[in-house]
Amino acid sequence: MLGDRWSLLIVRDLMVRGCQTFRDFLQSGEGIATNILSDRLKKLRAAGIIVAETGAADGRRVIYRLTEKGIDLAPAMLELLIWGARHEKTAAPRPLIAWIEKNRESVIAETQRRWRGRDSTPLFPAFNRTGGRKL
Amino acid sequence: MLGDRWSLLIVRDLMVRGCQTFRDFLQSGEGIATNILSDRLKKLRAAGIIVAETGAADGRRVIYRLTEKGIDLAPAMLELLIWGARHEKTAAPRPLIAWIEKNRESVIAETQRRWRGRDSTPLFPAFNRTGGRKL
DNA sequence: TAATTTACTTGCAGATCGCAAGTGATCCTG
DNA sequence: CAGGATCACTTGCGATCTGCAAGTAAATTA
Repeated sequence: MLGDRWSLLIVRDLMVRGCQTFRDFLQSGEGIATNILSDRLKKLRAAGIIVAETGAADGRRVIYRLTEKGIDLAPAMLELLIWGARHEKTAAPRPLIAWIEKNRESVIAETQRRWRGRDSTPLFPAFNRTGGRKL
Repeated sequence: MLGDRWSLLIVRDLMVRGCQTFRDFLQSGEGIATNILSDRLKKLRAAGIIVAETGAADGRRVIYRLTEKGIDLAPAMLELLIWGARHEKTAAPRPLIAWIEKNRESVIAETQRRWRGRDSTPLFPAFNRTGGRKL
């Protein structure tokens, strides 16, 4: 299930980017197609990694959220993020990455705290090359 | 590059299963096709994650090995392994997983030590559902 | 009530996947 | 030394997936 680029990005964006809705993912700057996004969200739900809730304020909106199983991916996602920052071209600020490397457990704990508190404030800013520019 | 199921499996098998050759991967029990394996090995080389050396004892054989960049994936791979053992059906023995969870840093250090020493002894046995049965 | 927004679905061309058969280089055996 | 076996692939092709662009239905907004 996770050996799929788009699924990984969706989980990451839910976890650290503050994405919650279909539109949030579309506008994350990664260029995912609507049919693929829809398909992956469906599969991640079926795999029990995310849940979908209809927005209370707006019946059109679906709010996606990681499950317990999904948030358990935090350590792996963090390590992949660190690896990516070290080895791939990325806009991630060096001091931020250095800090994360030194404070792995704190970052994981904070990720889990925000998840439990339904706090969708991004843990990190969008720092992929195209991210954040289209807002 | 790693948002690809087969690439992840190749890196994992190099890292912890003692796989080194094309045939090792084919017989790992995952069912990868020869054209896909060839393609992924090529891409992982191009990405600088693995290197290929012609076998000294046998000119036909190619020995694959993780690079520095590749072995840096150990923490992420370990976390994914732990997550998979917790959340997916797996033949991994529970006590082994519990031990790994308690000794993450030791396991990572041992993985890196074996890599540096070109020691391809598997860190873990093949415990996916079909693994190890075809040998 | 019409326009807009949200989350999708659809059709289709191009790309990828995986099966089975095949190739060339190298090694082994009689 | 020739034939058979092994190793790492390549090829052709049908099936499946991807991504583009246009479209749909439900809900909201002006």
